[in-house]
Amino acid sequence: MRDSQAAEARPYHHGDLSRALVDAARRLLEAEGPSALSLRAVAREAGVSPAAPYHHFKDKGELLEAVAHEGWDLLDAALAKAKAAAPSPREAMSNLGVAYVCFARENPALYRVMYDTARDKADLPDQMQESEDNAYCKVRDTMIEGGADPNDTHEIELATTAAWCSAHGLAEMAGFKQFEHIKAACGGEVPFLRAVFAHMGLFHQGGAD
Amino acid sequence: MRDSQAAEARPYHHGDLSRALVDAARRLLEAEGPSALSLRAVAREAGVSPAAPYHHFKDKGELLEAVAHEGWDLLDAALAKAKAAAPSPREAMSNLGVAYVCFARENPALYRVMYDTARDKADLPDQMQESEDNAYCKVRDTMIEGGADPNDTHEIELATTAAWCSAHGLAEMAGFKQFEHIKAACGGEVPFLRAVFAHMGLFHQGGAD
DNA sequence: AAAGATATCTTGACACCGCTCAGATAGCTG
DNA sequence: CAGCTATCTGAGCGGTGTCAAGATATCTTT
Repeated sequence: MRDSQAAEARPYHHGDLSRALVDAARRLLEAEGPSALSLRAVAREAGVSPAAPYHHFKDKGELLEAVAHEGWDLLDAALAKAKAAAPSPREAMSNLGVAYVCFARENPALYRVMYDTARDKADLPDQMQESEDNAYCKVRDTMIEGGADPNDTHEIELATTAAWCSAHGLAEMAGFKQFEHIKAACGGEVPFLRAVFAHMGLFHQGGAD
Repeated sequence: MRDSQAAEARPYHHGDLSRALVDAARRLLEAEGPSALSLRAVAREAGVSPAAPYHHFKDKGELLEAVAHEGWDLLDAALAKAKAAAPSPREAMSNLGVAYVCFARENPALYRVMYDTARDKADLPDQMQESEDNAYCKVRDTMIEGGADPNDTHEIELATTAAWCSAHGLAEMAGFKQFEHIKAACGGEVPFLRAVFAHMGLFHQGGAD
C-alpha cells in the first residue's frame, strides 16, 4: 500500500513502522507518563511484536531520541509562533520565555524525555547546533533585534545561554507544588512566569538595551 | 530516639541495614551512574538478599528518597560553606550560585536522583520547606543581608525563586558539550558560571541594590 | 514470470528487574 | 525457658531490554 503517488517515501512491510512507533510512543507518553514508556509497551501499542522495533532503532534509547527529536521540533514551532505574535523585539523576548516554559508545562512527559536523552549523551540534539532556524537561533536573533551588538559573539552567546538556562530552570521548577501559592499571589501561572523572569533580569521588557 | 551509648539506636539483625543500603546506593551511583542503580544491585553491593531492603523501605522509590535526602543535606553544607567564606553579602550571593552549580557538576548522578525523585512527587523535599536552615533559606537570607526589604515577602520569594531557577537551569546546562568552547573562552568553568549568572542579572556582585 | 536476495516481522529465549510471600533465623521480652 | 517480633533468605510472579533463528513479504535480477 503505497500512499502518495510514487512508490518512494518508506512504504515497507508494515507501511512505516518507525513512524508508527514514534506516534505510539508519544500516545503512551501523554496517556501514561514517562515511566510507562517501555519498548514492549510501545510495540504493543503499535500492534507489533516486542522485537519488531529493533529493525528500525538500534535500541530503546534510539527510539527515545526520535521521540525527543519531534519534541524539539514542536518547541521550535511554539517559539516561532510566540516570536511572530510579538509586536516588538522586547516583547518578543519576554514572550519567548513564557512560550518556552508553557511548552514544557503543557508537555511535561515529552519535555522530560527531551532532556533525559540529551543528558544521557551530554549533548543537546542536532537541531540545536546544525539547523539555522532552531530554537537557540530564535532566542539569539531576537536578542540582536532587541539591540544587542551582533558582532560581539561572545556576549551574545553568553546572553543567549543565560536566557536558555533561566527558561529551563523555571520550566522544571514551575511544576512543584511549593510554588502554587506564589502563582496565586501573582494572579496566575503566566504572570508568575513573567515575574520570575523579571527578577532574573532577562526577558524583561525594559531589560537589555 | 535513644541513640546514646547503649545498644540502642538501630543495631538490629544486620547492624544498620538502612544505613548500609544508602551507602551502597551512593557508592554504586558514583561508580556506575544512575541507570545502574537497581534495588537488586544495591542489595548485592550491601551483601544482602534482594528482598532484604523491603524491611526498611516501602519500595525502590523510598530508598531513592533516602539517597536524595542525603544529597540535599550535602548541598546545604556546600552552600553554608560558600556563604561563610564570602566577605560580603553581595559576594556571598555570587558564591552561593557558583557553589550550587559546582555541587551539581561534581555530583551529577546524585543531583539527578535528587531532582528525579522530587519531580516524581511534584514536591521538593521536606528539608526545603520544614527546616529553618535549609538551602532555600540560605539564599533568601543572603538576599536580605544584601539589602532586600525583609518585609516584602512576595518580592523576596520571587527573587529567591528566580535565583534558584537560574542556578538549577545553569547546573543542568553546564554539562552539555556544546558549552565547552564558551567555557574555554571564559577561561574556565567557574568564570563561565559567573559570566552566565551576570547575564541573568542575579548573583551579580553589583546586582540587587 | 521464476528465482534469488533482502528487508521485515514473529517466536522463543536469556538475564535482569521490582515486588510479594512463606519460611528460616536472630534478638528481645516475659 | 517460651513466646513474640523484627529481620533476612529463597523461590517465584509478571515485566523489561535484547538477541538469535526462523518465517514471510517485498524488491531485484534474470
